[in-house]
Amino acid sequence: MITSPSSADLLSWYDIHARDLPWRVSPSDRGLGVVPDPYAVWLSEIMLQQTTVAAVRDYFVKFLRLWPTVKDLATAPEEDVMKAWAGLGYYSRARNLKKCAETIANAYNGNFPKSMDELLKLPGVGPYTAAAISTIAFDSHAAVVDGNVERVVSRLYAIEQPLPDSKPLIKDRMGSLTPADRPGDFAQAVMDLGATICTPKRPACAICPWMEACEARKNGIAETLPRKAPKKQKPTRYGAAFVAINTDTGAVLLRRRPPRGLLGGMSEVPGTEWSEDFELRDPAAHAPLDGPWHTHTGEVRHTFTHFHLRLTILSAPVSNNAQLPAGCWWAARDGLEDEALPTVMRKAVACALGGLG
DNA sequence: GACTCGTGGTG
DNA sequence: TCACCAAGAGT
Repeated sequence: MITSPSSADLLSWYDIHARDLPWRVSPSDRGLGVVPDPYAVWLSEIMLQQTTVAAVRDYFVKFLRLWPTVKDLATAPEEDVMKAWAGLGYYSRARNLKKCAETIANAYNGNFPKSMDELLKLPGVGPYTAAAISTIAFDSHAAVVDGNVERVVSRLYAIEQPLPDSKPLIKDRMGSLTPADRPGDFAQAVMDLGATICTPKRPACAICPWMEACEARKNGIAETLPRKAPKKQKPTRYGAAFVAINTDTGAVLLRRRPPRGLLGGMSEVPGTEWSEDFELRDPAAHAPLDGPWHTHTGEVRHTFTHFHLRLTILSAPVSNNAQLPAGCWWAARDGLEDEALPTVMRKAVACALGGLG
């Protein structure tokens, strides 16, 4: 006797257990005819790319308060968008967000297109996000495949072929599972299931609405799926960062990083290159300007996607009259919160200003 | 396909 | 401490 998974079972579970998220129309409201704002759906989906719900929540609320419509975002200075995005990571998302908003505002008069074809052309919108906007905002029958869906579907059908080779099969299965009625809620239900029940480690199979149908649970291999190729270990890079402190105002010297690449377009304190074989016998010799540079005890450790970083932090009092290196400016101490400083640079500033050596 | 691209939580 | 992972996309 084979029990096949039923979308109705999952939707019944979702009607009770759906997470309360600021960008989501609850299943009960949806049943009353409330329609999602495509702008909010798009904004949330971009923010949620490789980013946890907990990290996104406050940023989403802030963005919607600053720019309530896509046209507001389209006319905002990119600088302001980068500042608001600071700390959320993957900064090319913020640049593409701004570009996409301009496209929607100018070429589409502020209305998001409904076809997958057109959605996929938008900057920052790939296969997942196009399907998510299509099904969540417009309730179309599009199969979303994110990390949650990969895990849930891999287990449901005991797919032992490793990712990413199994992705087409997973997409096909997800498409077959998706009901004609409430496809948007179904997509969100699978993702909620993956986030709260069918978790990567120690899945709560005992309370899963798909317990009876799950092949991996039956075979006792749920926790081992989905299979993935082992990841390469991260190398460690070393460098130094220089926190110049204005003797008259207390301001900190900042500069802009190049527009593309790592932390592209974000602000930083001046520093050396980050290199794997960098040996800082005399880091002060690399300082961007003269000063009584003091090396702080300890170091800033930060991990990026593909390498670890260890930064030696130096600081020095610098006269307001000093000749500044090209592209640098003084950033007021009480305005640092609003600068486009990525987290690693906030750590560097905190190390220098916070004492600790 | 293989890289690049951030950050914070978790076990 | 550390690897893993999270509503992936661009090159």
